[in-house]
Amino acid sequence: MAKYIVGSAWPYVQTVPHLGNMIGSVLSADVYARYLRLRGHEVIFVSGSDMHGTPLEVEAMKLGVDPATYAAKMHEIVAELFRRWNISFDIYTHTHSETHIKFVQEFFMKVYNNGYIFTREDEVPYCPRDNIYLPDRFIEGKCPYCGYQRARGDQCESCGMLLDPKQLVDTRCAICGSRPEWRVTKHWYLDLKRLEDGVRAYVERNPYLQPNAREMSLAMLKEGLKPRAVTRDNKWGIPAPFPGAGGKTIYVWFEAVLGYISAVIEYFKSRGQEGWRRFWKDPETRIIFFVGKDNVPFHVIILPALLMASGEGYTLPATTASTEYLLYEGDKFSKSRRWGVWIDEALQIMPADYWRFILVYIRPENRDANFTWSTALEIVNKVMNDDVGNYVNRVLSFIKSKMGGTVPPPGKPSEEDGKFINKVTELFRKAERHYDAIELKEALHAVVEIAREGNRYLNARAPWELVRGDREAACAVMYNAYWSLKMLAAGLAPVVPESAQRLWRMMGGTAGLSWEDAYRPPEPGTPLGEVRPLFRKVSEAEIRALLQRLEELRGQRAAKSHPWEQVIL
RNA sequence: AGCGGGGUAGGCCAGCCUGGUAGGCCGCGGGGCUCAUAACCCCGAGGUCCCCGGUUCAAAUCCGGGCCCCGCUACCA
Repeated sequence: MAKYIVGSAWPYVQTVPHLGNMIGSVLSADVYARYLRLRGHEVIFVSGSDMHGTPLEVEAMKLGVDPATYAAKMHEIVAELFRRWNISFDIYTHTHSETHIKFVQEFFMKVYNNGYIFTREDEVPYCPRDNIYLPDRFIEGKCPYCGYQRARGDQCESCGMLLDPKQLVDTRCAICGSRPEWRVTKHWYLDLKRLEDGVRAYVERNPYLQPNAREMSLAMLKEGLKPRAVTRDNKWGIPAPFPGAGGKTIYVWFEAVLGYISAVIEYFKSRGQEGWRRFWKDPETRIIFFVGKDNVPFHVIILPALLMASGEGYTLPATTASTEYLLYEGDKFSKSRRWGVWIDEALQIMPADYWRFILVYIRPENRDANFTWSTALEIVNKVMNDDVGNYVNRVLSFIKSKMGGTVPPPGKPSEEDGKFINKVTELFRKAERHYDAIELKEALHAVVEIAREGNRYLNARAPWELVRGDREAACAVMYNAYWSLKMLAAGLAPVVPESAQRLWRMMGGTAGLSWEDAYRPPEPGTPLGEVRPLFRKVSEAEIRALLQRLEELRGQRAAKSHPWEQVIL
């Protein structure tokens, strides 16, 4: 048994997350956390809403509401949606919590006192009408390369060139369109250069980092780490604690990642102890983050750098499990183009377990994956329902109707029966290896193979014939088949927790399901529970109707002025 | 531009690290079974493994070059 901190990237709650956000961080982390608990490890699974920063501030300003109100409302909604998706957070907090703010300020003072912070003056665009400093994305103008009129300060969407906002011609504030002025402002920088050796050693010596995270990070290290501004001139954020930094806030990225620590502290507050040290200060603790590939630098470079700079002896993260992107019908998810499905809408269409199964089944582990309705239906109907659900039903209803509804004795197993158990055990072990390696998609595929193997086994052994002549042989087959369901239930539990629990009850399981127990032979005589189909099919016509209703709901919600009223609960 | 990932049957994907008769699922054609949710199982058709060159007895796999797709590039969070 080991100690784990599982963290999923903190969702920015300006909007509700979409399916791609879900599989990239929160859902993947949940599956892994559930797996670890099933194995009997001590796990704290943490995340929270990322609340600060200019985009949210601007959005709130447009609506004429206080950013704190906006963020708090969205936080509640997102937290509720995660509950409905059965995300098993031990704590889901947010970055505007007292604990977090205090922790971040103290943390940065340590970094400051250790000499890793220096100041520099920058010239940045400022909109006098909105009374706000403009991040690169919030300044528009003519692209100096292609002449595109609506190029943004970070990149021209037309020609793809990366830009510095100073290069733009005829600049405008993206919020109100007025002309920004350039103001000189002082900022506090993290001296990443001085932390580079430590970070490089961390990345190079880390055996657990996944290839895409490692490559991206090494590429950055090769170029050399550049100092990064820790402060911003935003109003909506955590006040920078540095001497003379009145009016400045900490850049969201530098504080949100510290949430992994502050959330654990907060978790232990209600448990009345300094227990958080047992996790964050113990080098044996395995700390694992789940992020989309865009998030790699902050978790693999910045956070470890900050932890080192603090000099507080925090345990460095074991690995960051990053995914590629999920596309929706071949294109990137886009809120503005209404392209995709958001996690509130999804639950109007299918139960959480169905979505969880689909998303893990296509999890973008090696390359971008594509969500399409036709594959989604195929996975639900052919894989989850026919292969898995129907296999379960074949076994359990046979035992119900032909064997008195209790787990039969092992009978007299033939060579073929022994081979079957070896085969499914091997598949279960394969699933275990993949779960251990955080290859969740591969793990689920191996679990599905157990059901496929079971279906082949039943067809080959035909217990419905054996039961008429050789009852002992029939018992052996069904005993083995039942055993395979134990592995199936355990293997499925991290992905479809509700369904696995239901399966376990149908099997007559009383004590909690555990991973190790699946390797052990079943107890003959165990009475089955009530047997009902585990899953059901979803027809194309049904989906079409649901999508149409969703369109109507979207239309109604779009008329509402506040984003939290647009969420479909 | 730099960096990363990818290009394998009509569709989706595994195999590539550790060369050796090209695999799985869906779809299609045929058959079987009746325990099961019109489910399940078997057989079959279908491939220039992106292109060119090299190494090798042997290349989807290793090396070099090229083409195409996707993503990232640190002020989007």
